[in-house]
Amino acid sequence: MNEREWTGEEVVRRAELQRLRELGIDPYPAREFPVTHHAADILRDFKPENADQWTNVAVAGRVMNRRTQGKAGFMDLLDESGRIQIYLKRDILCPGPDETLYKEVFEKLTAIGDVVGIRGRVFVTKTGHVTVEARDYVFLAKSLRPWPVPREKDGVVYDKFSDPELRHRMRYVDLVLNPEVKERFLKRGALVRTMREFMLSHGCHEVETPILQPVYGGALAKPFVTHHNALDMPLYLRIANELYLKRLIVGGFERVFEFAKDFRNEGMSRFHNPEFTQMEFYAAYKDYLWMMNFVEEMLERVAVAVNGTPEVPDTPISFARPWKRFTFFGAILEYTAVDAQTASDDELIELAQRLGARFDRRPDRAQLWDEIFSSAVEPRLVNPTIIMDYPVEMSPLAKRKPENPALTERFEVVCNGKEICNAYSELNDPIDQRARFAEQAAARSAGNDETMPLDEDFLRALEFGMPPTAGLGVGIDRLAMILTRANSIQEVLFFPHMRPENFS
RNA sequence: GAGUCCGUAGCUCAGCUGGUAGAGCAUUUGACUUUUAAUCAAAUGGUCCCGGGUUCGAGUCCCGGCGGACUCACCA
Repeated sequence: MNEREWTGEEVVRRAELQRLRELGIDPYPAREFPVTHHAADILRDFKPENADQWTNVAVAGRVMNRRTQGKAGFMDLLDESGRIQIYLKRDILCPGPDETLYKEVFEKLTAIGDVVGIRGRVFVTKTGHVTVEARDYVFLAKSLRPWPVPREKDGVVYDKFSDPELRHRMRYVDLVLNPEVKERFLKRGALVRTMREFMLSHGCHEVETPILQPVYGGALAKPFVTHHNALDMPLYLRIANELYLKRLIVGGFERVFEFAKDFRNEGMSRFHNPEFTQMEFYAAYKDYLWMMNFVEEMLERVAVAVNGTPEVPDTPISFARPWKRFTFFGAILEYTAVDAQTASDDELIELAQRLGARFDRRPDRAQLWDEIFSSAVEPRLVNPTIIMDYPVEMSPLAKRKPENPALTERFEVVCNGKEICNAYSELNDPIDQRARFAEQAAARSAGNDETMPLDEDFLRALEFGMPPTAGLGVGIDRLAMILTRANSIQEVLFFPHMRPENFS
């Protein structure tokens, strides 16, 4: 094994480890340490008048600070709930002649980052701090790396562990040292939990569908490709699970959903990670108008679960119903005073260029509309806003509007200038669907490399007959970013994708 | 991909118009039996991201590379 050279502090910690073993203390014991209380429980519930009920507590956690003072000392212990102070007095920890536990194990061999267990009684110090007085001291795990612990006084934090690269590469350190980071991930958990409970309470079945797919589909994106050895064939990591969930609707499930990791082989930015999470949901016998109301209710509830209120704190964003609704062309008209539906190609090109667009070759109308919408409309939509009735060219899986076949029954929810939901009355006409795939194939041969390949089995399923269905996709990462005011997707992913680290 | 900025001790950072490396914390040793950014005294700690160039001399200036941050454009 090719281990790197140790720093001075690491040499010290390994010597401490060795010394613990010489003293007969296992630095990584196998037996459980039966914890009776968490730090937050003690701080919340302890009262000096019933101190007699607090004479035998057991706490465990990571040593975050040590203040020794000769024959007594203090430590701060961090567990999942928070910090608690420990008081270690030599004469209590070592009542007999052997002072090793205090003089060596605590004073010399314990370092910041070590995990220890304490048994003792709770009391309040002169300075008013609820503290556990240690009667017993158990080593639970020796830390061999120095921890970059910040210091804090009067609410000001010094030497904060703030380098984004180090924080993301060593999230385990980040989570220990930066409580607000842990808080954000707890909020993401509340988001997912609330959404799942909402779905389940509406009669939806949670399902799992393939991640490795022989044909990718359900979105317009470049896939990751891998290879199955036994079958000697390429497989794609899914870019969406839409086509599989619709197969389940054909199969008789009326409401299915999946929290799905999807994978797209595209650029990375503060809004894009190669793998990301979508919640996709399909409801038979419903349409996109029903889905709009469903999404409004669901996201309002999620926002309340995360922040206690539909307003996102310190932002102008509110998820309170009802949300503003525009048609796609209505929104363009509102923000550019141009009727993009009837305007000529040249007028659209002129408008797009005025908005800052540059084109390598002559764009088609769908590209122009998309360009105009994303530069003139999207950035202006701060509160959640429903945009509906997209042009059919931009929506190969959505049902056409009966009164205008150039438009589809599709809506997106745009919030904080970004799309967070995408929904349709799903196309269930197998003949139309086959034609849309053919258009995609034509676009592919014309040079567009983000098109949908034809999925013959999916078409077969539609030919067996799919009930009219409303479908929805929610971008969980982006929703988490908005609800926790994160300015980068990396802040809402425990382990965002990064360049490989060079350990040599 | 384009532009701007950054890379110095384990961590957070200073280092002027080029003159040979600094602080706080962490670590080590000692003192201290209710402290809390504990305090006090002392000590250790550096491939100044890498490579080349200019120069008597480069952490500092120039070129190239690597890594990162931010802003902008595109897919969720």
